[in-house]
Amino acid sequence: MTATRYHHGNLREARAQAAVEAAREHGPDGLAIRELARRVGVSHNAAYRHFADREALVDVVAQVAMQGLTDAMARRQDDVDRTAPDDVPPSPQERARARLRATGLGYVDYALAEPGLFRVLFTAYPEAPDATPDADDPFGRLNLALDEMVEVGALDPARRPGAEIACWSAVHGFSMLLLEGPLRGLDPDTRTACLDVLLDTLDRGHPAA
Amino acid sequence: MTATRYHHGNLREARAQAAVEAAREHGPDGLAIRELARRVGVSHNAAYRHFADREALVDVVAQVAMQGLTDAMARRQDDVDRTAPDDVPPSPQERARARLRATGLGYVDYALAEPGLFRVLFTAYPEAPDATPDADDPFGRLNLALDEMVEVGALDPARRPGAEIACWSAVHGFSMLLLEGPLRGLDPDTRTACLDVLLDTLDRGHPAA
DNA sequence: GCCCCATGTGGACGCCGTCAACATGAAGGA
DNA sequence: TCCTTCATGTTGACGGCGTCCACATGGGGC
Repeated sequence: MTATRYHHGNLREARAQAAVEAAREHGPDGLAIRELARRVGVSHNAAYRHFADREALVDVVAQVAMQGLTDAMARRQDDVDRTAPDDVPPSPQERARARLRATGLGYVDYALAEPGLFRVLFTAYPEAPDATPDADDPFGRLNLALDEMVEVGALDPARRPGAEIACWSAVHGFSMLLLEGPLRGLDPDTRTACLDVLLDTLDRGHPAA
Repeated sequence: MTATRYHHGNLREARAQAAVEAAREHGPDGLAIRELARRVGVSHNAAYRHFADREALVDVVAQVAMQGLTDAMARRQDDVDRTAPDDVPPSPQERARARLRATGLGYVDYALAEPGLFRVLFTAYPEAPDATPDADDPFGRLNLALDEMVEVGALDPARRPGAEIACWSAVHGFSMLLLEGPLRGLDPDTRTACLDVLLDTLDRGHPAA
């Protein structure tokens, strides 16, 4: 896999990289085969040696985005333990709640930091989220966080099924409304305030007066 | 505004109707100016007498979808009072909670019943949801429902700000994950079960064991 | 040193949105 | 009644897109 092999260098790599860059800038619309060919300095159609069709190209970018999303969530989750004071360790329940909240924060973090990649991801998200929680998958991380909630007694096991979809829906909806929905243009301060309310609501529901 | 006036009948109307039909079947991708021209039996470019560009056409369909969404929410809300037993009227708190839940149910109802129109709506949703709650607007109906929650003491007024965005995010995210996200293919039973969990979570939060 | 086949090229087709120039005919005033 | 005007519809063109095809090229294995 040395560089500049073949006729034109290892094009697949260059092409994928250019695709990620374009998607980062212009979202799904930036993923045009011909435009990318131009950007890499190769003729259109060359892409078809490496990608079956446009969809395959999108899938490659989506995989990158998926990893980025996972990382963003992991970063926030790790923050929970890192920023906890050593002398007064939080209770397991507090920690579990904090980690669940961090999961959501990381999700929205990524959506806002990489709107283009985030939007590409959700035009090509693989259908069946694997049932086995996997820390290297956004949905898996969420499931692990919820399992922890149950383990430490912060969540009634009877209400565990479906909780992952509820949480995912909430942060995903918030992200979509912000990115390409009616909440675009919401200023950053209001944004974080609303996210706080959202995560609180998931945690405590609508508290009566 | 008689029918078949002008050269070709009142084309604007026919065109808009065809657009709605196409969007209903194929979502935003169905809204192609040329394709619609063919469908109406008129030459391409005729559209430009009535719509500035493709975006204007999308806006027309989005308005129809907006009305449909409002109606779906209203229907579910009206069901609350209609199905309540006359002899044992629910408490005001119960009624408010039920109406808020109905608001969410109606939202998802419409997303599932008219996926094409729903998706078009959210490629052209007007930016600033008006601050004044209006019963003829989806966001307004949600706000009214939440205001009722506060009035009857079912929601702490201090937690009212942002609640509308939390609720909207949740049902919107759920709809998007179902329509074009990783939850497409979820069978109807699991679907309604998950929606129940989602709405319960908004109401009561994550209850401890 | 030669041949094969992976890789890249150029052209074509049918879509799309959009602009400009032209055609048509209904409406309304002379 | 006729003639003009202007809204409405048509034809053609341009550039961009994804995709299929036939063809060119040259590096690596024999």
